[in-house]
Amino acid sequence: MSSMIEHDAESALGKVGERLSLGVAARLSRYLQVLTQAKKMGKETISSQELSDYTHVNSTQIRRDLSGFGKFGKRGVGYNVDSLVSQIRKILRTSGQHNIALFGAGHLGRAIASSDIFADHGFRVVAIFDKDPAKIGEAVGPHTVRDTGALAQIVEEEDIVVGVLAVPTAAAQSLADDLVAAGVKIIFNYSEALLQVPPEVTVHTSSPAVDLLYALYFYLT
Amino acid sequence: MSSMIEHDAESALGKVGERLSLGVAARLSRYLQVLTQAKKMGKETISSQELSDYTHVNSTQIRRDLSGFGKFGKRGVGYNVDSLVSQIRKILRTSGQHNIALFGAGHLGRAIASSDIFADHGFRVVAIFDKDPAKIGEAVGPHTVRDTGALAQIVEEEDIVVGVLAVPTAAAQSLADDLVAAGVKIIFNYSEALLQVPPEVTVHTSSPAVDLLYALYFYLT
DNA sequence: TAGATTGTTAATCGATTAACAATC
DNA sequence: TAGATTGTTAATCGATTAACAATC
Repeated sequence: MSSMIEHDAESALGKVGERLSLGVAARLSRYLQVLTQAKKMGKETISSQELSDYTHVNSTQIRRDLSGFGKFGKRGVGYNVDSLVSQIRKILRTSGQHNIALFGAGHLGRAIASSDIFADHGFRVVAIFDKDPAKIGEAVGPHTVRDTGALAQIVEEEDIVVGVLAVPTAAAQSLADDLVAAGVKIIFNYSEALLQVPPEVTVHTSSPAVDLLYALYFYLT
Repeated sequence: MSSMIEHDAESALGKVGERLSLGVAARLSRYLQVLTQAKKMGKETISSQELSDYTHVNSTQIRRDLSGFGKFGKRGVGYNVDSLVSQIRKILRTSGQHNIALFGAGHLGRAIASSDIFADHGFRVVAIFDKDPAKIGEAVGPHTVRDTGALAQIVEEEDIVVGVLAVPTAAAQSLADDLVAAGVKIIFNYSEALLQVPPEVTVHTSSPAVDLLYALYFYLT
């Protein structure tokens, strides 16, 4: 239990050194997405109510999440979009550039490679791989499709921290194994495969159908 | 407040008629995704621990979620995959077929149209639209790309309940307006646009970058 | 039977919300 | 100043978890 003095010091320092709870980290990431887009649209300030409309997070919850790290808002005005973006990046410690390896040069892989959605948050696709010999050597944007044989070397050279699997379900596990062997700790899985990985590796499986089922439930009831 | 008798009746009936809480509905949807894939892989039973490994939901939480609706498991064995799938579908009331209209015949649209991920959960793409006159009339799988002019009519004829936007950010709001006008109540947004819709319409914005930021935070700390 | 796993309890923890003074 | 919106409190609600008897 914190004494009063420790608690005050904590607030002043913005809880430096403490790990965020799962919920707070997830919500801050979502605020960041909306803020990034609001910035693109030329918005200079945003209120907790506006953030709430776009994220479906209660506005009190948003103010509470933010006020735990400092007084970022201006009463009667709202939050400065630019400065809130950098504050949240600082809190999440994801201000830098992070390199991605993309697997699969089909429709989905090409859609990801050409999207702004990762680039806007500091993620950069630095290599695209495919198994299909016919696709190796092809250009996808600024990249040339490579064979997975070079994976381990490229992970090290390019400091790759995330592997994105945009491949058929049947191919996913074997690539996941390769990524684990190469030392990658975060795997983003767009296939339906249930990937088996060691405990120190995080798999996130994209699930648009799950999100849709969930939305549908509240529509039907 | 429920009396003891009402409470017992509730349990016996599996809380029929009660709306699930947001959290329960979200988790049941995720269990369903894993179960569907487990079924494809020929798995006949699954334990709460295995479900936990794949969904990152605590195994006690899973047993608790399920036992609220009936005794679906067998002690010492686990849950029958097939029967659990149909039980959860019944609870979520999403057993039927649900029709989707897809917007955008680019790489992302084609990836979605050819994916099993929606089909496995009872969602069927029944129409693909694009603005680009060059793409209209082209075949995408079994579909022909159509002009959005016919939208309102097709929504009615085909009983479309979900609109999926796989279009550039700049085109998304205008299509969302068209969908709202046509009476569609669920919009799935793959663009980065912050869509403005009436309160009775649900927008879900896909956010792989948000998920990635979140995963990265726990990797970096 | 022995081992495994469910169903359920009881206790704790964090999320959520309404309300409102502070203040831009 | 008047209106708007933050920062914060206090109270409630639901999620989470460990533990374990029941039982397949």
